[in-house]
Parts: sequence; C-alpha cells; structure tokens
Amino acid sequence: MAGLRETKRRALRTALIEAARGRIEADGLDELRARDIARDAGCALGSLYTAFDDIDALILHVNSITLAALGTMLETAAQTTQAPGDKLAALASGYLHFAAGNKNLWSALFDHRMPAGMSVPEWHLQEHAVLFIHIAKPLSTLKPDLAEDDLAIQARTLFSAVHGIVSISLQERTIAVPVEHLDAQLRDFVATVVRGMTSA
Amino acid sequence: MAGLRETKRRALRTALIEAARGRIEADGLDELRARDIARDAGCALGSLYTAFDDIDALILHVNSITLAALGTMLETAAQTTQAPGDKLAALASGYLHFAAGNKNLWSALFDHRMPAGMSVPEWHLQEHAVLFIHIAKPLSTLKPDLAEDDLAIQARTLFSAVHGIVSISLQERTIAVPVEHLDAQLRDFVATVVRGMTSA
DNA sequence: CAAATAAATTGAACATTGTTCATTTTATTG
DNA sequence: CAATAAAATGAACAATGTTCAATTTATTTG
Repeated sequence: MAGLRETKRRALRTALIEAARGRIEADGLDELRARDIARDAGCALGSLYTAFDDIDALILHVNSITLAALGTMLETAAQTTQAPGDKLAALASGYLHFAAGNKNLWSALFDHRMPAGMSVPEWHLQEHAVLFIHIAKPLSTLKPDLAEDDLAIQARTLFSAVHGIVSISLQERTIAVPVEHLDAQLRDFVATVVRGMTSA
Repeated sequence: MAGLRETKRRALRTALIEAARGRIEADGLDELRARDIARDAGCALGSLYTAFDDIDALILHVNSITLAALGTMLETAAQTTQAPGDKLAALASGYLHFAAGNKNLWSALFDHRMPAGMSVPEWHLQEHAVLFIHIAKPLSTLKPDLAEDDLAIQARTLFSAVHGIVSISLQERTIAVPVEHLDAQLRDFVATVVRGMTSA
C-alpha cells in the first residue's frame, strides 16, 4: 500500500475544506472558527495546521470551490440566449441569483482579507478571472473594433458595476427586497448600458 | 463649573474617535486595536469602555466623519458642471478621487461588519444616504417622468455600479493602475449609461 | 465647607481566538 | 522487525476585546 500517508493526508485536507465550507455556508465567514472546523472534520486542533498553513489557506480553497461553481453557472447562463445584449443580461441575472442563493459562500469571495503583509497566491488570483471572462465574448460582439486589452478592461468594468449593484442590494441593511425585483432592476440597468454602447 | 464631568467625558470621546480615526487612516481597519487606541488617546484600556460600548461604536463614529467629508466633497463636485450627464460624471469622478485619496477611511465604510446579532443603528444608516442623494437630482433631470421611489431606486443602482467599479479598481490585487486611467474608464462608463438612458 | 454619594479611571483578570510545540502514535524504510 | 520519518494530539502560548474590583475624582447634600 504505497501511499497510505498521502491518502490520509488528502482525505484530511478535503474533510477540513468541507468542514470549513459547511461552516461558512451556514454561519458566514465571520463566524468561522478553527476549533469548529477541526471538530467537524473529526481531527485535533493541531492537525489543521499540519494540513494547511493557516485558516486563510483553508478559506482560499473554499473560495476556489465557490468560484468553480459560479463559473459553470455563468457558462450555462450565457448559453441560454443568442443576442449579445441578452447574454449580458442573462449573465448579470445569473450572477444575482447565484449570490442570493449562496449568500455566505459568495460573500466570502469578497469579504476575505489576507493577514497584513500576505498577499493572495497567484493560483487563486487567476481563478477570480472566471468572474469577467464570460462577459468578454458578448461584449466584443457589441463592440467589434475594440482592442484586446480594452476589451478585458471594459469586461472587468461591466462586471464590477453589476457586482456593485448585486452587492449593495443583498446587503439588506434595512429591509429585504425580493430577488425578482432586484433582477428586474439589474436587467434594466444592463439594458441601459447595452443601449448606451450601441447608440452613438 | 457645573459639568466638568460632561466636559471631560466629551473630550475623552473625541480623543478616542480621533485616535481610532488616525489608526484606521494609517494602517487600515484590520489593524485597529483597542490598546493602541487607548494609548494614543492617553487613557487606560478600560476607559475606552466607559466612553463607548465597544470598538464597533467607535468605528461607526469614525465612519460618520468620513461620510460627512464625502458628502461635502460630492456637494461641491456636483456644482462644477451644469448638464445632468456632466454632473453625474463629476460625481463619479469625485467619488473615485475621494476613495483613492482616503483609501483606508473609505474602505472602512464598507468593510466594517457589526458583530453577530447586532445591527447598524438607525442614525448611522441614514448617514449612508449621502452616497446616493446627490445622484437623484441630475438623474431626475435626465428622466423627468420618473416616480419618486423609482428615482431613489435608480439613484442607488447607479451609485452601486460606480461604487463597484471604484471598489474593484482600487483593490489592487495585482498591479496598481494610475488613478487618472481609472478616472477615464469611469467617466466613459457613466457617459455610456447616460447615453443609454437618453436614447431609448 | 465637609461628608456622602455617584461617576469615572485604572490596570489586572477573563474569555476567546489562531497558532505552536513537546509528546505520542502511526506509517515507511532498510 | 528495528529504525526513522511523518503526522496526530491536546496542552500551552500570545494576542485581543471586554469586564471588574479597587481607587480616584467630581457632584450633591447637610
């Protein structure tokens, strides 16, 4: 049995990631505790630190899973329609519904901060690209004579705008607005932007 | 001297707020520590808790000051131009420059979270309105036949979009883009939205 | 003004965290 | 099977927000 060690190591890592994921999903990133994670994963507190450098590394892995799920969701959302403006609306709407339906996991993507001095590792930075890349194609159809780097920049800008709307809407600092109202507003906004892009 | 108590109490509160503000401005919300605040304010650790319920109350007061400064800045930004589209562009640009020039204080407005179970007090929620209210007037000029509540909603939506762009741009997860580049992109985006609103 | 009372100040103590470490257990290797 | 390397364990540590009993300071009362 060459690799019992490695097998157990991998099992512990995924158990810890799943435990952290469950906690974040249920109670939010703020309530995540090392001791709870270890208990849920069925290991001692110290073992968490043989499997991962620290809690932040664990959170990055949870966020990795969330980004992957978001990615496949956006992928299919973009396929439901044909016209580029409709694709952008569908992407925005899909993003809203994902965020609303996975609030704590989605919030963790943007609320998490590395400890002072540390920066997000490159492999995870690249995973964040999934947030924009689906926007680029329909956008380039709308604005065919856009240079490649401008396209990337404008895709990121459009994502950021949609994200801002979704983000502040879901904050629910006062009363909760039904998601379908938000969806209507968001689609209206995207339609306005698309109109602005194509007029003039 | 009726009120020496009250005088000292007020002095301590402002000293603590200023100490917290200085720390947040210099090192960011994440590095804020009760012991540092007390030392800077020249009082014992325990005194912080006779003047404020907890650290969160202190942070709210710091954010209050930041929102007031942001408010007067937006006020003057809106006055620099006449046409509603230009006013909206000026507001967005002003917002970007404020955020870029007061990064830690501005970030604290959105990064701060109340402890579990607690919610932001009403007086402070209302102060956040300063973020949208300046948008409503030019927006109503652009869309004269908008109902009052729709106007408020769309002003909030437009703010959220601009905030999202500014927010993600300033995150600087990779390389820092010059503010004037961001400003050009942001103004371009606002112009697109305005065009989309008026073409129809 | 002096004594009594109320409030505020103080820093030590407490509770909760993330992380480390010496010890023990477990897998791998020779 | 013995020797070694790796991992598991939970007690201990350090940092942090908050509380508390004791002390000092301001106000009120006789």
